[in-house]
Amino acid sequence: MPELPEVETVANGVNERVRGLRIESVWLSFKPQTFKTPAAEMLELLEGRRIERVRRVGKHIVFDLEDGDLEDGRRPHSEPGNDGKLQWIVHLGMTGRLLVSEPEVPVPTHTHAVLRLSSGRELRFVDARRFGRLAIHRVADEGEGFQGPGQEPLSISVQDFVRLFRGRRLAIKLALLNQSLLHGVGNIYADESLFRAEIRPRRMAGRLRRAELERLHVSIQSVLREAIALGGSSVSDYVDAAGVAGFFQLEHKVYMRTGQPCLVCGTAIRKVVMGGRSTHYCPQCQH
DNA sequence: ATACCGACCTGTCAGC
DNA sequence: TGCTGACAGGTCGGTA
Repeated sequence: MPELPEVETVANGVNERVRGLRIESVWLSFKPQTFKTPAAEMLELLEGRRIERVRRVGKHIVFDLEDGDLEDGRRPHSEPGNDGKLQWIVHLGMTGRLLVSEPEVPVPTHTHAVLRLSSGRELRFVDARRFGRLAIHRVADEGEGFQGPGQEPLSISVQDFVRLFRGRRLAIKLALLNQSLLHGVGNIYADESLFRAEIRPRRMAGRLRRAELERLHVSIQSVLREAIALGGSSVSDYVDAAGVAGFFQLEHKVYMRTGQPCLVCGTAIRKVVMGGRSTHYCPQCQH
């Protein structure tokens, strides 16, 4: 499902609804693949913590956690050797959702985590295909916390962006999907950015001219910012923390428009497969 | 370093 | 109506 704009929308929505709340109790599905940190350990570490805030890093949602106070003022997790700061890391995979719901709302099928919060509401992680992942990240002393694998597309400078692709002997489309270079761009926004920058997806990353990379840098940032402003793209089932769909799919110029006329020149949009992913482009506008 | 493939999963939709 | 196959926003690991 989700790329940077969708993850950002979810993270912001969840943050507004859960920031400052205490995690009173936790239920987990114990499906092993979902839990990068073993579920029993995660359960133990989450219960009683307070959620300081929720934000996006790449395609990951990061919950900064604090020790939660018990009624008698003791701190349940401050035993020796267990006092580092923790983060709860959520990756939505293809179909993952984070929903903040009233407890009366029936729990959807494929729910893998339920956090009962001090507001009385529940934070639910629902993921039909189970490509999503949950983990606890322990913040090293004086560390910055979870950083993600690559650089942030919204804040990377042109110089760093250009440097990222220097000497890379792979197609620019595949380079954009490589999360250890830039993190957050997925299949939709790779195609849409390349269209805006008028670059063919098969062009070799290391052979792009500086002017082309500069166009791509601008295109990626503008596409992502516009998509965030519209709440992301809802192609089939993506929804935000309140269960509301996004609208950026209405702005797609090439993604899922195979055979339809290019909105700039009228040429039929072409679809090819690259790295096992559908890739859409205009053979006239993109060079 | 890169390319390509299958694997991991369920749901949906087109075609027969 | 029901079955089959293709495909879907993502990543990982193996083998060239």
